[in-house]
Amino acid sequence: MLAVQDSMDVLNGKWKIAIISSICYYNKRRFSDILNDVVGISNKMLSKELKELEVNKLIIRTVLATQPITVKYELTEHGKTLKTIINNLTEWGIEHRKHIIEQ
Amino acid sequence: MLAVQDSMDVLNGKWKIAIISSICYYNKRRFSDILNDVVGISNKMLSKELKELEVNKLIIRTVLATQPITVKYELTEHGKTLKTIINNLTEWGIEHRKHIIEQ
DNA sequence: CAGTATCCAAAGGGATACTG
DNA sequence: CAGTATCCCTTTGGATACTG
Repeated sequence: MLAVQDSMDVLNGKWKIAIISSICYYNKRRFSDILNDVVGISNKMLSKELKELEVNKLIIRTVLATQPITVKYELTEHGKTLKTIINNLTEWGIEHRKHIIEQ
Repeated sequence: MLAVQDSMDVLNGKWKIAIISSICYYNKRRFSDILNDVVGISNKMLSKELKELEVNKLIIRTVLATQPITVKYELTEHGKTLKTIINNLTEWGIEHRKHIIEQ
């Protein structure tokens, strides 16, 4: 019961899954790349969400010594285990949409 | 991608899963019962969340001709398919907690 | 580039009281 | 009992500007 809420807390909000999907799809991704991938998100929100994902050890943040500096985000091994969850939720979402449309 | 968000929208918020779990556990459940089961929820919130779940065809609302009237909530067949999702999320939540605690 | 800081409007949601 | 209505504080998050 608590555990479900833990999961939901981690994935909660409007952007988390889109961000994870972006990083996941490209393997590694920079801040401004994700900002472009996730349509509608502001830099403030992206910054906040990335921090939360990092605290939850789903992603790793690495500062690269470029000029100007760039930052690379990757999924951790633990973060990658979310793939299954996301697939489950995707399948259920598709079924759900059918049920709603069929009224 | 959209489908994941559909699922998340349906399960989103602080209370949905707790409410579903309450109804699921008892099979059928009245408004005031759920109000007691879900610690901390207000009647306003419960009312709102139940409406959303009903619109999404996860639960069925039935008014009983008692005096005073009571209302029974049950999971639809479609609502019951959430069990798998919830179990997945639970398992992942447990694993996740381990990862966080181990730091 | 990768953020942080500030301002501010809108939404969320608790507490309480009320209704059929 | 099963909600609705109202008040009102808190949180959210967009827009914009700024910094190392």
